[in-house]
Amino acid sequence: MNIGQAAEASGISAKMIRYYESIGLIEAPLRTGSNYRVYDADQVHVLRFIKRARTLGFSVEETSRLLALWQDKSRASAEVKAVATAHIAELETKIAELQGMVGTLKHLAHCCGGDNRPNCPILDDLAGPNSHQGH
Amino acid sequence: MNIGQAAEASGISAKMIRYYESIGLIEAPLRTGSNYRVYDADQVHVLRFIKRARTLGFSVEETSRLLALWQDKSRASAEVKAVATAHIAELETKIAELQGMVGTLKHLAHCCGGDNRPNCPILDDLAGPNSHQGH
DNA sequence: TGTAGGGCTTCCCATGATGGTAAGGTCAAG
DNA sequence: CTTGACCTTACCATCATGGGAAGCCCTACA
Repeated sequence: MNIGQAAEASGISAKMIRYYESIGLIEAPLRTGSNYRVYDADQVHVLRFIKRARTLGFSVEETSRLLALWQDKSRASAEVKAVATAHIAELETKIAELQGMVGTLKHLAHCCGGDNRPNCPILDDLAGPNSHQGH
Repeated sequence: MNIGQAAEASGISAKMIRYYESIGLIEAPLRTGSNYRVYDADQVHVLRFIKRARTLGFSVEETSRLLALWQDKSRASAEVKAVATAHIAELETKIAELQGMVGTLKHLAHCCGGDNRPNCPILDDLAGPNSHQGH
């Protein structure tokens, strides 16, 4: 299996597969005589694991930890759960931030006429309390 | 006002103020004889506008558009509202993505014993349907 | 047998927004 | 006149990804 086929099978671009190899996330595969990377089913399986972890928002660093736990048959599931739980907390923090932004913006947009007149509460908010000038 | 004081007053680091200048988001301020940047109240006002926009999640690009609208006294509020509305949509898309991740992860974490045993539904999910090996 | 195309290789550059650091000039207070 | 805090530029790093160039390789087809 060439890198293109491994990319196809895993959903990770060839570019990123090479990158993951370069940073040590995955092991370097064997090469053909003409220096082409060759992947087998196990390696593609690892790639799909990575793809799934990335899709769930784990960073490459976190993915690396999960991969190590996956490959360590004697891990405690508590370790995995700890990584996942920490990640959930990060995501929820991020969501709360974004929701705060949306809340404010919706309020401002609601107050904005959205017509041909220049008067705009959105800009007034951005300009802050000393909203006297526009340069 | 030196850059440090402008940074203090605006909440934007001196580093970022120089960066914003380099990319043309803000105009280059006057310099003292010894080449120090000098800011006046108007320029700090612009910086605070930028800070607020960034805090609400607008990209520098979007902020630039908002800034131009702010400084164009004859803009139509509809234009501003359009930028804001588009941004709200982006944020909501992002939130939905993250919530999808959280939903999946919470389910998996719930199913995971989190004990000393190796059996772990989280890893099973990441490994996908062909979850036969761990290398 | 030659060639055209597509795939592979490496290497470098870019993104977006920010932080860090180093080497050097400047200013104010003591 | 020195010390320390500030300023200047220039470069590098982040994180994960894409783009492109230059050159090699393989296959299919005429």
